[in-house]
Amino acid sequence: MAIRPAEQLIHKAAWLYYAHGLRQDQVASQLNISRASVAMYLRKARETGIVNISTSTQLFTDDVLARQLEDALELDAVWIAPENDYVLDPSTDIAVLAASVFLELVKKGDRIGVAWGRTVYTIADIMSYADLQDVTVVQLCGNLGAPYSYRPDQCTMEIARRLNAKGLNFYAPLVLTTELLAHGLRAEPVIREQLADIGNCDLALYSVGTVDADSHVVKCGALSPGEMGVLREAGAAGVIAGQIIDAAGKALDCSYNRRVISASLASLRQIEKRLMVVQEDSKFQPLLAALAGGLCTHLVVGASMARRLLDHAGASAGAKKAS
Amino acid sequence: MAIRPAEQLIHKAAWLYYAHGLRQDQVASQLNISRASVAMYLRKARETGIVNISTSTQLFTDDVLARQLEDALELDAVWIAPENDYVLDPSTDIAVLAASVFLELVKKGDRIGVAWGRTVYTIADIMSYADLQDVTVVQLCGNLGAPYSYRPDQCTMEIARRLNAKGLNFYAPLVLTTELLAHGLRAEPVIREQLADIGNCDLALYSVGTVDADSHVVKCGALSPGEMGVLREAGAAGVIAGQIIDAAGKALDCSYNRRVISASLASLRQIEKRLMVVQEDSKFQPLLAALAGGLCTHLVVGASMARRLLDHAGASAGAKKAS
DNA sequence: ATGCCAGTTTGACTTTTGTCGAGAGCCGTG
DNA sequence: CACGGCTCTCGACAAAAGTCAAACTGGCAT
Repeated sequence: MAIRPAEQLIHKAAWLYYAHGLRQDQVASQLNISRASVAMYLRKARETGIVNISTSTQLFTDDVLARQLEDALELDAVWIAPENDYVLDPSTDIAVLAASVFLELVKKGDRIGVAWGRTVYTIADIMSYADLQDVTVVQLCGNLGAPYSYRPDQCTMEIARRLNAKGLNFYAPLVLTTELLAHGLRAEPVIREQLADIGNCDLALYSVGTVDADSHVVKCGALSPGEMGVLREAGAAGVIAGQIIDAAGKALDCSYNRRVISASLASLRQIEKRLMVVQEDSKFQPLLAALAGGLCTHLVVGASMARRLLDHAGASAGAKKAS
Repeated sequence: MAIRPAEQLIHKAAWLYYAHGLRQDQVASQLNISRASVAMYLRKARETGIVNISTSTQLFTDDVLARQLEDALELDAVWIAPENDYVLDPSTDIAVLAASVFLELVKKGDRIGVAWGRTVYTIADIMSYADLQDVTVVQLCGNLGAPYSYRPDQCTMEIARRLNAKGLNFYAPLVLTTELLAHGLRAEPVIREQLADIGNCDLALYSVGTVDADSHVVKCGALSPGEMGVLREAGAAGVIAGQIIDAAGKALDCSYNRRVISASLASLRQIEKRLMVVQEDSKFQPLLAALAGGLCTHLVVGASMARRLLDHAGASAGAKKAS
């Protein structure tokens, strides 16, 4: 009775404390343990998602700016992280908000597609634990061969872990050296099935990448700065789930894209809720491309980015009217 | 700036405290108010459901007894409130558990049918606040003419209030004096539409009533003790949403039932999740009737009731096998 | 204008909670 | 069977959160 505290005790403690509203010392005496232990159990309970503390993100959608953006961009929902108000770490603020929004969007039984990148990993990292049963988290794109800090499989697994969900990884490299090989690999049953199933996801979480020399795909070695330059000349505007898109949000017709193992943009668009999170202001152009491509139905951005988007939408609407 | 603290401030405080994990004094300095105010805001935030603290009820389904009951009674899920373990108020324990289970079953956009009675009202009373948007709570049966402590409309509205949901009341008496009048009233568009829509609910919450002289329906004056006695002779076994059912869980063929304005048992059975909560051990026979009638898919009971149910199920299974 | 009321805010106080290092029981291993 | 290694547990202290009466605010009726 002393050795394995197990979930059982944690559960009971959490129950008495949070549901019945007892104080820790009362819980302790009920369970015949010390109050210190109770405190520890409660922390574990919070960490494992046995108790869920979530704050409504309504505040951020109530924002006038967010409403305007929803209308202007025809999105289902927009959340805007305030920036000047009370200064905290500027970009984690967006990630914290994104994590809350994400948790609010997830339902039991959902299948969730997750891409990769610093943004996604940051979100995973600060996401609070939850106890979603029957949730599956699937990886949207192939892995990186080289060890890199925010690997696709890491993103997927970390989020699955936080949610107490099943993680479904994808054991293929993100990009191959020849189109032929990529084609062959995509035809492999294991891979093909998983790719085919992506359209059945209920929710997708991704960010968008830049096509600069310090882009994510460059830093991780999938493309050299030179190659990226060429692609940029050819019309590359952003990166989604490892694929290069042009300003219209279509997959760029290039060798690189044909060598990538990832969810097709068409299958991404089949996903009902596509949550896009953008932290850096430098991702303005890539974000426009993603929006143009209909790759996003739910958006989390910072206030300054929101204003730029709105200005842009207003300007292009005005231009359209003028012409 | 001093007069209307509004939701805005409460929201921000809750956000900083719960989502960002700041301490109260940090929140206070961020918001330029005193820590005491922050503490107050946070309480309000919890009370209004801006933050949600919920404990997983998994513990209670993991219980071996619960599993056995699920199998024996062919129910989707069973939760059993422990009784001897750590002694608290015995019957509120069941209600607290029921409230948690209920909140766990509700999803956004759901339509919820709520019956009435002491049990239901107790659950409503201790239910923590939540911020479910797009949820509608509908009343399953007519109102009581006489003022009584746990009126159907009270139950409905209180639950709607806690959930921040829309409450849909039912402005008709529970029982009329003549069958003709009841028939006419049921044909009224307002009433008819609401009754017809009950089958579209996603979730129902009710208990079952006894058919004793101190039954709920007797105490509230819908039936006299004498009439109840007659009905009992005629095979009455329990009360569901104001209607008398027999041991097989069918509506008893009697004048009273024909004079009642309430959701038909058939429409109740159309509801996907039918959560039944039983506090008193004396409701054993009525509960059996309700179970026989398929009026319950999710069940919350106390441990002793659970054991009785299991014994009964085992015995009747044995009898069936023997015969 | 004035005084009252309802609601908010605050500082000071008490209670409750989080945390740390030490100790105790259990386990596989040498 | 003695030994670390491991995790769980506890007591005591420090930190944080809850509470209360008093002061303050603006609105409102007199």
